[in-house]
Amino acid sequence: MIKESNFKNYLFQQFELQEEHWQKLQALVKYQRFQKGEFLLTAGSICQHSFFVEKGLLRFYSISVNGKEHILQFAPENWVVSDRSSVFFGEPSSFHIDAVEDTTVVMLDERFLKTLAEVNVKFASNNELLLQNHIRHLHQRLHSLLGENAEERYLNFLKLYPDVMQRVPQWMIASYLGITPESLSRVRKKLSKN
Amino acid sequence: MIKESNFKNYLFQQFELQEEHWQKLQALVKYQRFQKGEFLLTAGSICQHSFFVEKGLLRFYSISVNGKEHILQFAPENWVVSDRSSVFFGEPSSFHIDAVEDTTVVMLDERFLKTLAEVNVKFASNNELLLQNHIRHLHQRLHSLLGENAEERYLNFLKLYPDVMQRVPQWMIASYLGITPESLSRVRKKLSKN
DNA sequence: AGTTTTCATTGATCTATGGTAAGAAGCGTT
DNA sequence: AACGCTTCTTACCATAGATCAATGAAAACT
Repeated sequence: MIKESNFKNYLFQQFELQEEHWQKLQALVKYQRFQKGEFLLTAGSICQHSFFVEKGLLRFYSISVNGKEHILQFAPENWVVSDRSSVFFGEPSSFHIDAVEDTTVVMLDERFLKTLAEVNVKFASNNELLLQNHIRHLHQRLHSLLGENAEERYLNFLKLYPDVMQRVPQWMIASYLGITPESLSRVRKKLSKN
Repeated sequence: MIKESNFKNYLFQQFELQEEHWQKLQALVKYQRFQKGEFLLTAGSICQHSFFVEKGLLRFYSISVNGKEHILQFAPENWVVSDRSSVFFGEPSSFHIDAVEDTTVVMLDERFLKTLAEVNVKFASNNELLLQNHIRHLHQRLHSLLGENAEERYLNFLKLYPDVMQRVPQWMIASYLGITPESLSRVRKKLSKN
């Protein structure tokens, strides 16, 4: 049983949702718990939901031919993560999502999003807002990978995800940055000398 | 004067637009020519349009603190390019768009997109399709940068943009791949030995 | 508590890619 | 044709980051 819902706050703040509408939506809101290590999406399957992280931490990553994992995105509390292209096109995803910590998510399916759009006119354009934000975020990440060295990327990471550093093993951060754990360790050592 | 319009074909194929609707839209369609080297968008200014490339070739890139250019996207014929986040949020862009060749574009502004949505119900969701496609493309690019070496990225590039290699200087492709022109030259030499 | 597994650090070496510089080939301009 | 300017290639060396291996610390499991 959830007492304070981050998700409710999120809807009220981001989309100016009214209490009366929340009543209608609540029935469609499905909370689900995932244990550390459990998968919410595996490559090859078709993604059905967007996941709002109520509590905990997820990662969104791909695996390349040589078996190495590449984390494209972390999702701590109040983030939404999904392979929405897979939802949208009905195509198998090429990404994995799993729980880095025990995590409670709100499962958002098409029915929920549709009802939200009906109930709240603002949401139709706010849906676009989510996509635009995502694109902006991806552009920044591309710029960072194309133009910055490991140390600069690491500093960017700390700004974007202030608390994730304390919550995940370093090799995951290395995977996000596109370097090896050993290199990250050296970067951190060098930075700590200042 | 344009005889055959790629843009018209694009609308008819992608969005199943009807001839009668095309009549209404045509008045809002603004063609514009840009000479090689001319800017369509500069960092710091607010992006107002999406650009459909009728003929020619554009590049979309950022410049990092040390002055180096990083090409995020090429746009040859029938591609759409824009900093839609800047349009959407009304914020100054951090990207440049300029013409790699003399280029004719269709200037798509908010008024045009709005009319298109009114005239064609399909377009509302097809607008999302464009964004989803863009996100998918960016995900692939991120995966490539995180998980592949220069040679693999170059081969990917050739698949994605089969003719761009012949149309732009190699240093631009190097900039797209995140390597130096010298390195690209070495990669190509190695590949040509097979 | 003891055992096993995962993680972080460090040193030694290796490799892919960067930087510099020089020359050759192409192209536009006069 | 001769001159610049840009592009591409190649050689040589430098460097960031990768790889391998060893160690210790921390966490998870029994």
